[in-house]
Amino acid sequence: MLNERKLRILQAIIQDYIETAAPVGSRTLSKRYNLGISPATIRNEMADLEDLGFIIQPYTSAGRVPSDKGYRLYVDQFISLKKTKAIEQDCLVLDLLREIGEIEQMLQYSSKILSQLTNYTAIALSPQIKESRLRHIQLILINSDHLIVIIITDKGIIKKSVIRLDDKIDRDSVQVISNFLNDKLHGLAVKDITTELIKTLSAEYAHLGGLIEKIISEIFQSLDEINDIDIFLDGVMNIFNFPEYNDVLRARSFLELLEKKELLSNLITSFEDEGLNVSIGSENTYEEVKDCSLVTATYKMDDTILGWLSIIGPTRMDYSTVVSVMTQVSEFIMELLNSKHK
Amino acid sequence: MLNERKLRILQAIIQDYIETAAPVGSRTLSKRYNLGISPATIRNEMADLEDLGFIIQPYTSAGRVPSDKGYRLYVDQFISLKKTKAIEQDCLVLDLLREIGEIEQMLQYSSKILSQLTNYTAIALSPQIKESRLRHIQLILINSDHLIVIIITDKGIIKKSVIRLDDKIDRDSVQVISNFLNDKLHGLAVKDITTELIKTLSAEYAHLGGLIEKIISEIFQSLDEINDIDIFLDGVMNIFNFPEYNDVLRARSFLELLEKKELLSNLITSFEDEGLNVSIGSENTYEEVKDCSLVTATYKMDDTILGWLSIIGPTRMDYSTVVSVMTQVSEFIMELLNSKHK
DNA sequence: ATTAGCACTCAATGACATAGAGTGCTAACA
DNA sequence: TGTTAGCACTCTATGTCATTGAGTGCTAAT
Repeated sequence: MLNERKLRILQAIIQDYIETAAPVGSRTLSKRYNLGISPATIRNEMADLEDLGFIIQPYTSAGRVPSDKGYRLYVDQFISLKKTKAIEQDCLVLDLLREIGEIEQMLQYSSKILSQLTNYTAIALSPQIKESRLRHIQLILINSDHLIVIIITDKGIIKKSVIRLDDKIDRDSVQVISNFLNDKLHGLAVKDITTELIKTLSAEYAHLGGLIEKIISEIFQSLDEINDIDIFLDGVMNIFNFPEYNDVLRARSFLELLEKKELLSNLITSFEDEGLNVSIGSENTYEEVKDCSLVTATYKMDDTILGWLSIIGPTRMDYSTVVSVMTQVSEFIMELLNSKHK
Repeated sequence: MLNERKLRILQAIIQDYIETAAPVGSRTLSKRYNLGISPATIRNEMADLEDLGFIIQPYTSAGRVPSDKGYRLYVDQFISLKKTKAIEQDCLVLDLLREIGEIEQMLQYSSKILSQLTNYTAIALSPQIKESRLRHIQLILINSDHLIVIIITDKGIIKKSVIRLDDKIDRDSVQVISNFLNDKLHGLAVKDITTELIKTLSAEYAHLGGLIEKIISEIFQSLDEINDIDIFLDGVMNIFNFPEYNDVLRARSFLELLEKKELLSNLITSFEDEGLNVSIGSENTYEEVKDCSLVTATYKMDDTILGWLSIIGPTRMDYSTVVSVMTQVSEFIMELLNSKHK
């Protein structure tokens, strides 16, 4: 497709542009990288690279800037899976993760690590609670008409919610309901706990009386209201370090994007590949992210995807570092998760 | 201090500036507000107002801009406690609050309402957990070496945390510990549950064996690690609607301020006044907020302050609306809190 | 005490020239 | 035939300068 030399030049352009954020000219290129050819020759090759769509000239007589297609080639050719630059001293940082019991905290901390190591914005998605199976449901009576419901799933997610009851209830009834629910719902996927199920069940527990039936229905309702996926962000303000976001409008739209939890979650969960996924600018489906790149990894347990880790930043991203950091962090997380639950 | 006319002019300047964000000139003033005097007279008065430090001329031959001192006078003179502009149709919005059981959700939703009604950024601080008293502590065994600890305080705060145990434990021991803890700690302020207390207690429960002692110590430790105050933000990106934040640097430093949870919490908890507090620009102690204003209200139960609600924005803030909305929302919240816990 | 009139100030705006980085093309060269 | 030096050309960025206009302060008249 491209001869060795063109590839080398493209690589140099991209590396330089990633570093400097300024259009790269032929003279700069020949001075900084010993390509062994003159600026004039480089110019000819650059003209070809532009024809092929790998680089773009912002205006006549300016240097060249990589296109999304260019980045794509660069990532495919030069990044691959070679784990360069192991994060050594930072393993100390990772070790702190070991101490964390809750998966939510772990994800929050992971995204902190990711953003600190890469200087971009990190996103972590929790496992989908509705896809997980109920391991335990606990009811705690706070006072005669308030109940805390705690749900623990097989994937280690813990959710609590408070229910205000229309009717008073005593401790014994709570115990009855608690036993009943654990008995009937244990092992069920949360998404399968529907109003239809309630009806089926209600036949069986009719003997427990109408009050209890009512309370169970309230519990179901609160189940339905919890977030399916929690999103953890860190390093949001990192974008201000990049000149592409010196424009208030761009900064604003980036930051507003990060507030659209649903969009983010749809975007990121669409990367279901094995291992790592790099998605560059216009390759993204959503308009809001067409000038951003994402490097996304899944974390799994027993070969099923639990959740996602992602780095988002400008298309002028240091893909090499990000891919390397992401690979290592996500592998570490997975190791941790799987060792915990054995 | 100031004659009626000067006051009236100052008011007009501030109102105009709040609306337009542009320095206000004498001609504009005489045209837009029927002050009954000519621009020349206004100019003389404005010169006086400037000498007194209530308004500032950004440069010779520009219009006038209110100073922090000017805003202060304006707020003291014209805002007071007259509840203008009741949020009527929005009471529907408030009604949604009634449905929320958990205080955390309630605060999150309150800050959403506040930011939507005012178009500024809203902050809500949860009650300080360490100042509250333990009402109930619940232990849930997930598996043989993971324990969930749930704490419920008298102020309705619920916190959970997961503890990984170094040693295995069975259900019966958990029950023993649970009973023991509830027995000994019920009614104690969380801040008083210290390592010293552990030692005192350990003498009493020595008969329960070393394992249990160890576990209790782990529980204490996890108590110590929870956040004392949770901070809920909403409407963060609202600042982009104000021309003062069209400058990337200012926008950045504002947004970064909002990430400094500790600073925010110290700043806001310092307003312990009865009712509402308006803090304007340079009146704030922290450097980071010297070009912002805050309108802060406390919410209480039985005459003790539980937490805070606050609106933060540029000193050119629509104090009138903000104070009005804040008064109403905070009163609503308090009503709600106190009715729930009766 | 108020106001009309006027000279003055200064930011904002736009027109214009200049500098400089970089290109594409041509012709010479190995 | 591929490579390169040389050169004219392009276009942004930067700086200068004049113009405009909103607004002021001062003075003198009312």
